[in-house]
Amino acid sequence: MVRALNFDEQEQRKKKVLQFLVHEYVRTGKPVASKSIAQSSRLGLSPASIRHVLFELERDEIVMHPHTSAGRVPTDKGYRMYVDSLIDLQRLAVQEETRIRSEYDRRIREIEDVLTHTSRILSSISHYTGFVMTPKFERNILSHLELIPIGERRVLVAMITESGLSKNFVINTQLNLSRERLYSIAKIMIASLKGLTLQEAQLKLVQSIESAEQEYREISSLAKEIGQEIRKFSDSELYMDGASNILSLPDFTNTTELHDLFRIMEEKQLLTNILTDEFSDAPANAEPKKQSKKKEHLPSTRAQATPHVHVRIGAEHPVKELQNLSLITTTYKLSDQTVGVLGILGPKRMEYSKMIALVDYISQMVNQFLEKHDSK
Amino acid sequence: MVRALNFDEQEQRKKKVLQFLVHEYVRTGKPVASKSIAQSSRLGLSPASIRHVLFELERDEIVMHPHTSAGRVPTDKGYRMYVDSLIDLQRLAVQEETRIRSEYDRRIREIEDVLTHTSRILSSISHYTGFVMTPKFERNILSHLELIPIGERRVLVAMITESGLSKNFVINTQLNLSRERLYSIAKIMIASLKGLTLQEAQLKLVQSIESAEQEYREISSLAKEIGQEIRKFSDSELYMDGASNILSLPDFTNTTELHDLFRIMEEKQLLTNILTDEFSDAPANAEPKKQSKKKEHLPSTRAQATPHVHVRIGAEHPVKELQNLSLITTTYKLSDQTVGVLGILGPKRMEYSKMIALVDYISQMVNQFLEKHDSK
DNA sequence: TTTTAGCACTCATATTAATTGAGTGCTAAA
DNA sequence: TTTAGCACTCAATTAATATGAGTGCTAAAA
Repeated sequence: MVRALNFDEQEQRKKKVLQFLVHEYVRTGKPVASKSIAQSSRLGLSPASIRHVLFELERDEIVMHPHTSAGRVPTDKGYRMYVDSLIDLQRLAVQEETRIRSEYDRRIREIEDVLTHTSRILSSISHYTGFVMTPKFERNILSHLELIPIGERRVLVAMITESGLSKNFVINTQLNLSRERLYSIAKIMIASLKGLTLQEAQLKLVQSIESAEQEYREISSLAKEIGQEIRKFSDSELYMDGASNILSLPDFTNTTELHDLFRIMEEKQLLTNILTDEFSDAPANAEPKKQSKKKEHLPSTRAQATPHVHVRIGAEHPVKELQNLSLITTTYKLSDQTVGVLGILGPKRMEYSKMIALVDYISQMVNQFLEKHDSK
Repeated sequence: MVRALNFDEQEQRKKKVLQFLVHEYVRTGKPVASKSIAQSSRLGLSPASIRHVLFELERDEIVMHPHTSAGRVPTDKGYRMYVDSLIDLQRLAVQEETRIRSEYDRRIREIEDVLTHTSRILSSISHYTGFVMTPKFERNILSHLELIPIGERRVLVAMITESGLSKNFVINTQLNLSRERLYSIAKIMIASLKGLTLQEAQLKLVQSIESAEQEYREISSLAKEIGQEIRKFSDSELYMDGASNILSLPDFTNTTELHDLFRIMEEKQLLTNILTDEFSDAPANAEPKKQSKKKEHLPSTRAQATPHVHVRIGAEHPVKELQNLSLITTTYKLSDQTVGVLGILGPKRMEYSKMIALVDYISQMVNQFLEKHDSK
């Protein structure tokens, strides 16, 4: 006769089974049988007992059956449970950390390179798709504005933000303005625009047209042109690398799935939108209220120990094309302000522990790098 | 008794058979049988006779057998023969021409947009991958140089080329230079650099360091920085669109092939090199000697009626990953100088006639567009 | 009450065999 | 030179069979 199990012990057992099952499935890619759990885990139970536990997990939709005579596979909900409370967070292998660190210390010199390199490193270590998104430029704060005549009726506009990014474009003007005149116009403009985000600046430029006084005709014409151009640059930039890694995954045999996937990678706009959502969910400066309001129907996306890393599993994100994938993201900062999102996109069946560690570590590196090169 | 065929008549018959075979194969994607050629072509011959002709074509490696009991399929050599002398060049459908033209007339406003839009149009009409490559920036001729102080020891360098492209970057300086000082330095620099290609300019900047006289210390330090930066921008830029179209092609079932292919698209550098080769083969200003020297082992790459469009079929290009694809390219010009390459990348089994027409037409559009917006 | 051994049942997967038919190559007659 | 006729080949399809991994259930053991 065996003493009765209390509720907690039952739950504990379920969790251990799930944990082992996820590990095993991630390792092998094949549905996991009761027998293999009984043998390899240290529960000291027979396959039949394990089957009983599995039955309950299946009833709760935490694992599933591909077909009658197959083992079990975790569902999205199962992965979620694993990530939320069963994962044993690990650090990256020392050699990997060293490798990454040396990339940032030695290879990357310029602030312009950090984005492309980061997505490359992410993809090369994860073997999935790595990406880095810069914030919408329009959220940046303007700090310099220069107008330089180049040739007939053409003016080069150079804008520099506080974070050190620069954007430039050429506009056509109606009048032929001298270098000196342009300089003083720029001075007037920057006086009223400095410290504004680009978005605000754009608004102001457009408004200034309407309230333009006679003497500022010239300025207003220029302002209009510049205001229009800013829109063009308002898109976020998305760097991606390793998209082809997805192709070699055994998880994707279905061709139409693949096609969907690549369409996404080409339509960067779509992924940008998705990431922008992650961005706005960033804990940094968001009031908790708004956040909980928006997300209340979604399960928690926080792993215990690394609160900054978001994990979205399969159908948890609403975009159809991503429902067989998992998205691991985090934000990065510049002088305490969140300025972008980075992460990886891979199959649901991935080593979450390692990938979370990777994304976390890389974001630290990026933060440090930006800190060091901050020009302010 | 039937009269003997002379040599010419035999050749003529071979060609007709090949032509029909290519059409049919491109249309259906299945190996073409002697019977279907006999029935549908207007040669009035029996399958047996056709088989005789096919036997000879096979001996010459113009067609091949996937296996004993299958019909024939053109080889690379067969496609080459078709493209060189059997193709009946057609124009695009009127509605397609109209659509394209209206894109260039209405949708594309800025010279910066023309490249992305062009690759998009190419891919959307061909259903393959469209691309546009800008020339190496370093070949461009410098026309303006501006140095603008932004913050402490940071200088924005703006370079404008004769073709109207602008490149900008920020450099760090040792000294704090005033706006006026920078302006006069820029004046000195541009005086000696104007009219040079960027490559030459870079060289000159580096040299000037060595010969630097005492009074020009400041300049030489700046020149060094600028010279180094120019290297970074010397890469050609490559715009690509529709890579995912390739996935939906029935021609690619093999996964490893696909993987290779996408690696190429990611490693833009590789494709850039390939296209740079096409670029340097451009007939525009190349002395015939050099060209024939380089290409003498390769078959002619000219279709009769559109001498500017290059066609590379399968193994004709040396890059392994492209050996199951065909590359159709042409160059585009600005004020009579070839400045870039554009085209499509698709399966060997494609409608060459239409694709050649497409690439040709698009390049005309681009030429016209650039002409119209030329600022010189 | 919990665990487990035992066994029947299911169903994906692999293997083998048999069939089909499209298309060829060859030959001999027209 | 052309073609009808025919044997032959071989990919592709279909069917039949076997295998076995893994489950669900039950009844006995702990």
